[in-house]
Amino acid sequence: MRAWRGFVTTSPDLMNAIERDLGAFGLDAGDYQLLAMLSEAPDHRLKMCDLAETLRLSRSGLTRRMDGVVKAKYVERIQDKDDRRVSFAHLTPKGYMFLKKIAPLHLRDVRTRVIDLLNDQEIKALGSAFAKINAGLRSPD
Amino acid sequence: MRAWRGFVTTSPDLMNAIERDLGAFGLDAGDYQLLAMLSEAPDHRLKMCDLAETLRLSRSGLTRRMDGVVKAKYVERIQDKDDRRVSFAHLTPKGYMFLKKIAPLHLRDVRTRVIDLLNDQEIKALGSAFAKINAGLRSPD
DNA sequence: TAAAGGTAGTTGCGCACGCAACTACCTTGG
DNA sequence: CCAAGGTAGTTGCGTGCGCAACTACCTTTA
Repeated sequence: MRAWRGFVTTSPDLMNAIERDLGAFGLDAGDYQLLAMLSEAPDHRLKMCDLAETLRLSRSGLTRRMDGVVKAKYVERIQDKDDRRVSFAHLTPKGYMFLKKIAPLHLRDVRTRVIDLLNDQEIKALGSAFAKINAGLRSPD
Repeated sequence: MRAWRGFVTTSPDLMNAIERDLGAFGLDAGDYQLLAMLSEAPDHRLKMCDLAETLRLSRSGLTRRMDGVVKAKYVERIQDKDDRRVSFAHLTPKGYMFLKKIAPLHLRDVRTRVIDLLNDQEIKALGSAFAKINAGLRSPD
């Protein structure tokens, strides 16, 4: 119960702090996650649909979020030739360069705010705990 | 790093699931937290100001959230006699009865989605991890 | 005690999001 | 082959939130 309380109260604070850290580089957590997901995808591109799911966004939410990073020239929309319903989000070279620059700074912030404060046992427990919770969310529902 | 990934991806899903669970009882997570904080406060009342802080809301956010639970007659606004700037949020008997009814159901959901999936060691680690992270967020900033 | 500054709560505004409806486009079954 | 139904992305609308400005009210200081 103490663990749950800690989670409920601390995780918004933590997310806000991380968001503030990212704000210093001119973007928010949602945009960072978007760029990060694309940078890890083959060819630096993903179907809008799949991207929305990995980002925990609705399709409409992703459409709007894309508007921002597209206008910033970090990402471009590409139509699929075979299935003309689908679009891809494609990380531009500019977007990739930008992410390469800020990712280490972001990871440093994550480390100082989280990882460095915990011992190995706590980190391992966190990893396995979230894996189990995630599995629980997907199986029975 | 796996722990961080798990946290970032799983905690929104978990919160959404808990929120859906609460939705079955006709309220959202924010309202539940508000009622829960009041129910634990002496006299079932808290200064708006303090309540906003514990709920991780801005003052304006709390004002608007209060509108909802006040209209539902779960909470009432009370003016302080000594300092006429301050208002208290006060849990009504109706609000208290309502919370008493749904709290066990909510806690059951939390248990099945989180606690029951983890072993003692993981739960303890979660508790201490969030305590440390929380301390880190408050001390240096 | 009057002026300056701080604090509590509310309101105007803008933003990000989800839902539902819409369009455009496959896909499947008769 | 064509109609019925499903899927991808966008748009209209409503909601919840934070920030900044505002009002009302202490509090401090000279």
